[in-house]
Amino acid sequence: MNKGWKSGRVGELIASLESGISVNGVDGTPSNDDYAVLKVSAVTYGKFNPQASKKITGSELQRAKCIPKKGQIIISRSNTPELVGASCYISEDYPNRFLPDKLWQTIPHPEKKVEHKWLAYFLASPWARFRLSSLATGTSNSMKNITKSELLTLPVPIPPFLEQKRIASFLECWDNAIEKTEALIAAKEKQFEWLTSNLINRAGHKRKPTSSLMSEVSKRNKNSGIERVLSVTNHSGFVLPEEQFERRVASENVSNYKVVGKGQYAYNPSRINVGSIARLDNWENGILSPMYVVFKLDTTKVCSDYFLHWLNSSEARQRIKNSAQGSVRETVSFKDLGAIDIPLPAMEIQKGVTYKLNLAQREISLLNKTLKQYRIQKRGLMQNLLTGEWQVGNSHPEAEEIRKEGIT
DNA sequence: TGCTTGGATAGATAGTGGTT
DNA sequence: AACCACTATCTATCCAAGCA
Repeated sequence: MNKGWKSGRVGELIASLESGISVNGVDGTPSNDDYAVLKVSAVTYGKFNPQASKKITGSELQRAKCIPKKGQIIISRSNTPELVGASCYISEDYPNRFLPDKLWQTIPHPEKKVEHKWLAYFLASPWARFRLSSLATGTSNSMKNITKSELLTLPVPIPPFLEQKRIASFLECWDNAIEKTEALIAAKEKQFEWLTSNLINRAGHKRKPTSSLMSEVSKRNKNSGIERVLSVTNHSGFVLPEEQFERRVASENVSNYKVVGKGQYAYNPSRINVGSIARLDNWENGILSPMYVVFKLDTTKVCSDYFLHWLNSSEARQRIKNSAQGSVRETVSFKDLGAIDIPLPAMEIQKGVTYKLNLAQREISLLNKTLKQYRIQKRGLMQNLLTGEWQVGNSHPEAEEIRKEGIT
């Protein structure tokens, strides 16, 4: 262990750990001025959301204690397996919020100097998270609990106060980089929507019903030659059901299933209103439940990528949704879909639009990759810094270099 | 004895899909 | 159109042990 570091327990670093009251609360989102008790969901790793709370009244308000205050850490003692032990640093006072009995707050020690930001990072570190989640009891797979004594006796390598501050500010830099990247991605996504809208939907192109571009493909899996059963989900398009579910959910006999080939589109008529429609890109072929509609495009009239961009635009999604609402079961038949019209300029223009949109999309996916890298690197950094394997300081060129990368 | 605390569990709600 | 299967999330609520 590094010079000046001591091994200790979480309990030594704080005066006490207190939990709030057991209440029922009132449904409905409280305003910032209402007295309210936090929901357990207000705390996730590193993030505090005071909006996640319920209004309280009368007798409950009188019993209420434990107000989140600046400099404290709030910890989840009873939660789902993923979130049990989750904690966050409180950076301002919340005078009209109270803790429920399922959350703890740390009361800082009056004499000992401890940087609570550092402690919060420690509690959120991969190591501490792992320890806490393995200490959690509870046989049900939906709710786990941590006891007070287990948290208080959790071992922690304690650096000197100054080092605590350095570690905290270093990791804060990293968090900033992550936040900035997230914000940038959000902005780029907004821009992408705007671009789609302006290049396709509001560009004044002549519109044509999509039925003039699409033709249904109803090839059946006659001799059961294809075994790859696929589903179309609203968030990831084509997926293998076994990745989504434990078991394969298809029927025994798949000879009546519909065959879909690469580049073709498919949707489930009763799920399309929530966005379950996609183009098959990742596999050569696959089979789908007979209820699906499979279609292909006439690529002499429309560029497939252009069509896909249009299909993913908020305007097209809305129109599909509207067309579903007319029917009793909220389904969209192939005929219904064909009745929607698409702005369709000449092929050259379609290609130009597609080029621009693909470029913008690639930029977003690159930023997402970067973000993912940042998160992985932050995990590693936490591990190394909080255990004292690396020291933060001017003396450490490697750490300094990484810090610079994190900022830019 | 009555209140607090830790822990287990049921159930509401929402969502993903499917078959017949 | 009716119905089924399964997962995930969240939290109300109950119960027993601990404590003053």
